Amino acid sequence: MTERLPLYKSLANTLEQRIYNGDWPVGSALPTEADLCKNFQASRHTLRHALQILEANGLIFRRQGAPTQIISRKKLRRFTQSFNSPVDILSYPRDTYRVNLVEEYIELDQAQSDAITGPIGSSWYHIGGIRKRLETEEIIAWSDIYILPQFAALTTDPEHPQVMVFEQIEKKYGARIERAELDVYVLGATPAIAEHLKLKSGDPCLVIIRRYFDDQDKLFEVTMTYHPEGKYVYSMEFRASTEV
Amino acid sequence: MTERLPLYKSLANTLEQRIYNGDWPVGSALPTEADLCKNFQASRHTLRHALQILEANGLIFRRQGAPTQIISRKKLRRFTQSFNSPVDILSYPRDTYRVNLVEEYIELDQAQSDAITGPIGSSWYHIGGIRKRLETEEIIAWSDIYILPQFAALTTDPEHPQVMVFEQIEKKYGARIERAELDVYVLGATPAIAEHLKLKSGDPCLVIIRRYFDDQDKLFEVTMTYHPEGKYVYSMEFRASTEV
DNA sequence: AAATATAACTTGTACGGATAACTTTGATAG
DNA sequence: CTATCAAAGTTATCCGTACAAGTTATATTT
Repeated sequence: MTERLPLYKSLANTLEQRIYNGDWPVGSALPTEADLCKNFQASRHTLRHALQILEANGLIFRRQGAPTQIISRKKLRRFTQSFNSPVDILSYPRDTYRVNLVEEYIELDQAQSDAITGPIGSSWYHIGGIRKRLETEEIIAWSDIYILPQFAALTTDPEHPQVMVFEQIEKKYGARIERAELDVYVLGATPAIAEHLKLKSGDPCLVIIRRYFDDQDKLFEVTMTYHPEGKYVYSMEFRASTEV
Repeated sequence: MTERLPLYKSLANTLEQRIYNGDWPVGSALPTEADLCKNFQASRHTLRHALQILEANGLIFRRQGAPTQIISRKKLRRFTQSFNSPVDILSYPRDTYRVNLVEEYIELDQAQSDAITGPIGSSWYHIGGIRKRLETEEIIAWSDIYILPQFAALTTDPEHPQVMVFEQIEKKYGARIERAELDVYVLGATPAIAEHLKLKSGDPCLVIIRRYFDDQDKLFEVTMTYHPEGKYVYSMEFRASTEV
């Protein structure tokens, strides 16, 4: 019944416990690898395997040449969504498609600036349209897509309406999503949007704003979508990540 | 300019490229570690370090005793939310507190069963109440919390209203969240909820359902919250996870 | 006193070897 | 044919060593 743990795991548990107890307080340095090896009668290799686990759990910070620092007393819990592509997390079901109704260059006004979190007056390319379900042709959302003007050319791509815009940007321009923000709230439909969604002005919509940042932390795409009440459930699943 | 890569990283890149090219098709087995060592003139240790990276990227699956399997041609992108506690991801801002107005044992009816995804007639302990902002006393939500009956005793904890229920369960009963589901949609307020939130019946609310599962994948808590329009924005941030 | 060079120290990379644990295959017995 | 056992093959763990690369403290120079 008592599962025998490999030495490196047992070592990781011991060190984790010692850190939790405060034997080595947060902010201080862990003893050197050589010292730990001597104290725990383990090879440097095994010890480093254990340290690797502590690092993955966010307890320590390691840097070549410098002593290992204690950065947390408690193991962090990491909840992940893992997929082959960010599409599944950050966008729409695959069984939908987009019909573009507006394409234009704009400069942000006050309201757009607030939502996009870009400076007032900055230039963006705006694509507005509706999103339909493939089989039923049911209208499920109005989308406003804002991209940097230099990416505007991608709308000439024949596959454009079937593919997520950020996928096209990743493919054609090499920019990759490093970070994404997601805001969800309820808002009444504007008259223009209400008309496209066949609602009355002011009818409640589920609004989802997605902001995509590249590896320079530069905002390069923002999408706002308006879903009529009852047409859409935004679902996610989180999992506690497994140890290394 | 050309940064010199350590051998294990360079090896990982090479193997990744070979897999992407289809040299070893998905579903087939990678050559043995011994063969790869010979072919790439690397020590077994270095090779395993490279394989570890491929495994973390979701390209291969390794199992003691069995050959390494190719499971994907493309590196998976993993977006994570990392915090010290699941609170920050899965719950409310810290500057709010809960006022319990209803506490009762219930058996699920049809509607509750749909939302909770538990069988009709199963027993749960139900806590209903409102959530207020600390300084302003503003009512920001109505919450229904459903927990397994064996956890009902935790409501006698004096700190109960200030602490998230699943935190109490984790602390007192040792159950840990292994998985969580999140659904977000718009729904009109029921008469009862409308009264508590000082709304008219049918006024739109942002509804957030959270379902918490333990390591046995057993559902042990469900919360449903109703936020009046404009009172609440549900925000998240995702980050592409760093390589091992 | 400040800047620079040196040395000591610490972690990162890489090699080699040995044994254990697990899986798969093939031989054997029923 | 099926079940059991043995052997071969493969990955996992663990040890040891050496050097490289980065950081920090010390000594030296200006």
